[in-house]
Amino acid sequence: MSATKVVVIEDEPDILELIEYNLRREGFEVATATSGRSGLSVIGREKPDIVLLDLLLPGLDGLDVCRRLRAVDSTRDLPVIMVTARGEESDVVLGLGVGADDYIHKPFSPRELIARIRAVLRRGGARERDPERKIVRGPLAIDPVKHRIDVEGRRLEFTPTEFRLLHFLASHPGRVFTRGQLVDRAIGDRAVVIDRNIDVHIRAVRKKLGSHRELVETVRGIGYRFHEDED
Amino acid sequence: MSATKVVVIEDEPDILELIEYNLRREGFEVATATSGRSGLSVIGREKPDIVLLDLLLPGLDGLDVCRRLRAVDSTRDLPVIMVTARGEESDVVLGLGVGADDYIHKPFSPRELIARIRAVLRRGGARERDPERKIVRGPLAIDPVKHRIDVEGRRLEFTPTEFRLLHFLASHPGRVFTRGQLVDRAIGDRAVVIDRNIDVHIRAVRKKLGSHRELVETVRGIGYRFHEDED
DNA sequence: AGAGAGCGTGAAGGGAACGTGAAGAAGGCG
DNA sequence: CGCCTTCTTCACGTTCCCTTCACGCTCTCT
Repeated sequence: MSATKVVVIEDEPDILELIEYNLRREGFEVATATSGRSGLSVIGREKPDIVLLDLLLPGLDGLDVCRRLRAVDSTRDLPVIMVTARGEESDVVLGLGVGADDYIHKPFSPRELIARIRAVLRRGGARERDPERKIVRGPLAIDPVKHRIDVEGRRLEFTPTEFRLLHFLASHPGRVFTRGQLVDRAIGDRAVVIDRNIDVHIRAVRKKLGSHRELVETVRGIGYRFHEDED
Repeated sequence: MSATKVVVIEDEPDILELIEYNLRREGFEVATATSGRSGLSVIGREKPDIVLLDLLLPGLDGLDVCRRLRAVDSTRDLPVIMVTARGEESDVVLGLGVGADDYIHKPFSPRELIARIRAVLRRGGARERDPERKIVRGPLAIDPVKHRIDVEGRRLEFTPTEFRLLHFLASHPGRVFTRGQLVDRAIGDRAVVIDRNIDVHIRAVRKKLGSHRELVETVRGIGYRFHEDED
């Protein structure tokens, strides 16, 4: 199997060089771009396994690039990690909203960056597309067909919304979702709903999970995430 | 043993040709249709082993076709793989589908498609149900041939619709079905029927089951389910 | 340390989903 | 044609769930 190929789109030369150096040292193939528009063409040419995308770019910014990637079949499932300046949490929310898979704040350590990349790639490989498939995560077993959730073999009762919420989160362990995304997935396109409504449902789910409530993690300022096993 | 026969219903000629080419290369026999209505007649004529069904079709869409297949004895157990565009995913998750055996999202790789087909056929072989076979679930004994249902050895009288409903539910213990699915399976594709009609039939069945009425469980927000023994 | 934002928690109102009774519609059979 | 069984629809009552809000705590930034 050939090396994993990464495209890095970043307009500050120093940071770009730093990232490139560290990725190569870890055995990744790297191609780079310094603007959104050139980034898209590099992606088209190189067909990378994953993209590192700075949010602040001249011309097309990171959000635009991400949107365009998601709009085209050939890059729809291409994993994207966006790089943001610290404190720009609202940007993170926007980025997740347009389909980014993960985010990392500047300044970051090379080790952290590598870990994120590997985590996202691992998830992507195990990406599950069959909505009727059973999901097993640690002590949790979800059977969508039977509409049943077991924790350590014991059956638990969930309301419809709680069920959809937990099922969706558990389908994408380690991935952060904003409240808005969770509303779309678990509640649907009904009347406009206050985002914080999700908090209440999360609470109900955690309560029923009892000692395993930590499976559902809070990401302060962003949203919620299902626990991902480290290995 | 002759080759496995696949009917592909897909309205985009390019995609249809792509699928057909790949299936033939893998040794499948292929018949095609480009609309829901013609698809049904092709299925009737070809008697395939499995159907690939696009969700978006002119006239009768994929859901309609699937419903009709499920409403007729001769195609009730015919495996169906639904092909959906991305973004329709949530519909599938929320709606539990209409009885498709698997889903595949566009764009998909030929290899993935072949794998899905083989997986469904393998499952289907193991899941094959003889519609004339007696079913015994706890105190309940159903004989489809004699059209008889006994509870604890005592014979009960059911109307035709009640019989089909209970027989179908008991054939898939633990599995949840929406009202729409139950209408398709127990009532057929007659005139459009209000979904909540099912509630009334469920009530009649429960009444006749007497103390065993709990065999038919309500899954709030979804539909109904036949009780499954814990293990 | 203080201020402000983000989140957890408890409780209450409104509303959706289901059960139930009954009556009209459809079809079969004499 | 008329009776009977069965299917379907509707209205109403009840239960449970969803949603909202207020308050207090925790965390973060200055």
